[in-house]
Amino acid sequence: MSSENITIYDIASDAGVSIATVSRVLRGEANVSEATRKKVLEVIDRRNYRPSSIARGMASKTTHSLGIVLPKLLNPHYAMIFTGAQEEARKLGYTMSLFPWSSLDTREYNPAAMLAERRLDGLIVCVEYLPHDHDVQVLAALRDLRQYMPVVLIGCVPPSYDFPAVTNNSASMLQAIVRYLTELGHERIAFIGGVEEDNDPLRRDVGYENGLRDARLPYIASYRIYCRGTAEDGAAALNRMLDSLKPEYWPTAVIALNDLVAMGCMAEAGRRGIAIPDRLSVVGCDNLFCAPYLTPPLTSVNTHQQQTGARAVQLLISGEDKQETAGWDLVERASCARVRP
Amino acid sequence: MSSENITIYDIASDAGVSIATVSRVLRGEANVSEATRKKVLEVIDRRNYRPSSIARGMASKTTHSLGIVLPKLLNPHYAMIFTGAQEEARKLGYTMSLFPWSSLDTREYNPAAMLAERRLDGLIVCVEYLPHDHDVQVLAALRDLRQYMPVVLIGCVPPSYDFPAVTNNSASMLQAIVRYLTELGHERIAFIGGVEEDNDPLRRDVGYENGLRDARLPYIASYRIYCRGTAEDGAAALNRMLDSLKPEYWPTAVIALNDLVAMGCMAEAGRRGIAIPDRLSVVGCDNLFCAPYLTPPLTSVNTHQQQTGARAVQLLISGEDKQETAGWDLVERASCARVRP
DNA sequence: CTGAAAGCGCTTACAG
DNA sequence: CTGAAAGCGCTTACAG
Repeated sequence: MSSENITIYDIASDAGVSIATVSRVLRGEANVSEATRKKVLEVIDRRNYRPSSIARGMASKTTHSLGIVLPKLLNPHYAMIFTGAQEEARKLGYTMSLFPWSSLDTREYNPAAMLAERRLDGLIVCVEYLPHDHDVQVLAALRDLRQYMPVVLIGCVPPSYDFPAVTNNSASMLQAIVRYLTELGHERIAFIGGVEEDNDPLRRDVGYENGLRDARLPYIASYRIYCRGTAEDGAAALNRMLDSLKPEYWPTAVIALNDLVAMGCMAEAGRRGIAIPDRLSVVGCDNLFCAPYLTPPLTSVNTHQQQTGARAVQLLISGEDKQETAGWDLVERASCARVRP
Repeated sequence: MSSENITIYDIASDAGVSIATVSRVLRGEANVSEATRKKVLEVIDRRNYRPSSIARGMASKTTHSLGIVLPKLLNPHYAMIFTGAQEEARKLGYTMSLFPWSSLDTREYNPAAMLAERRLDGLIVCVEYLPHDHDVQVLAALRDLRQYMPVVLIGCVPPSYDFPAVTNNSASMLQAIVRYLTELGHERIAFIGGVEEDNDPLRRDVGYENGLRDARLPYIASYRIYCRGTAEDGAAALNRMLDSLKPEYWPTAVIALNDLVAMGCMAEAGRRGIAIPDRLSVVGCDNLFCAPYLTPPLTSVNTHQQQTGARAVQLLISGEDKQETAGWDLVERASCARVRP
């Protein structure tokens, strides 16, 4: 389609001025006479001219475009983060491009290179907990990237990462969820999902254990199942747990890594005829759009994803080098009930 | 963070060659002696050099980056399209950036400009049906964009749009859904969601009406409610419809614009104590990840979003100027049943 | 196989 | 208020 692209030279010659002058009106500078500004704008409009942002980037060394790398967009959780970031970016005059996490996956060839080559004005990276060996490689990739553009992190960011960040305090969240359940009388509380992580004080397992300790409940390893964050994995995990235990030891409540895992657990409970919440309470995390539409509606944690994304953009633009903690709140619905005597 | 950026000149002087030679090894050209190639690569590696894609774009007039504009990412339907497009793009060596639909919304100031300025190698635009007046403005924006880069369309593309496209044949889809329901004995079939569109032969309403005609059923205007594509809107629409009708005229089946609307309808039915599927069959569209986890699991149409996204990328890259139709298939679950006598 | 030079389309001091 | 000129960091003929 694109015929010969028209350039600032075309506009300048048509308007009978220099390209410097065209550039000035393009950038809305004040020191241009009203008459020439008008003439230039008229030519721009007539020829439907759009300055090339890439030439602009070349000359001014700034592109007004940010990037965000997200693990997987198919979980709406990440779509919410993206939306929040993107809207804030637009407000500040930037565009936001999305890159898949695999861009950072150092198990592939030279992964961060593509990102580094793009000379973005800044990059947000949403990190999840990773197995430790992989983790160190990702950290290396992040440091590499940082030579080329400011980077701010989002999500489960270990304190050992010296990056500005908006981090989840997953520990306090889990601890609060356990408290919520123990106040409903639950004593056998399972926790499903996630990876077996290293020694981060903010990670979920710490909160889970603290919550149990607060209520003077034993930590029962059989109630802690690690799995990936999909519904299928959640269902399989609960299935495994229940199969491995005599029914009188079955948990009366399960905390799921996220709403997808919670959905899987609910489905598995349904298959087994275990009524929710009568015989099993379930709490999810992320408060996905579908949580209110499940049966029963799912109690979940709103992790303020859009706000988190927006805040990360602000840190990126302002250049503040600080780590903030994202807020969250428990959204009570019908999937949890007082434990039956 | 970014200190002085290192350039091709640094590498050239370090390696004792010209920048042309560095450029050659960078682009993997064959005509470089093994010795100099090795030396250059060694310097590149040591200095951790990454060529600027924007300088590259400037010089070569190609950026290897594509864009896609999507109405709203919060509906996972669009996340699936994006994922399909993005993965295909990566396979072909391109990156894919996401832009919000509002970039094209001509009710805002000079909307497509930002897109045009980016000189992408190509753009995919996912269009939905729009009220007619707005529609003509979008078409104008698309034509404008096309001066700057190839554009392919996805979604509900009216044939009057002379763009390469992967379009939904929504008419045949709706017609098939109506047939499916009439074969289950349904005669009072409602259709909820969407906008009152103009005269596109592929639009859903045409299929709905054809389906009714095939079964020699009357078109009952009270069964056709227009609304936006959210769960809330779906619930409100069904609520309005039922309120407006004596119960003996209530539909026995409802076709929803998409799964979100279907979820809203299911929730509204639940509030009214209308059992699904015993007293109301529901079919959705898009086959979202949560469809199998609703109660009952929702019958929906798989619209092959990832494939559609991937195919659009192929059309973009190959430059083929053709309109293709996206495939789809009905995924039967438990939300539809034979009508009760 | 290698290098010197022009050029991509802008912005940005610097003069005037 | 306006213009001439250099420069951003690459690629691409063109010579050799």
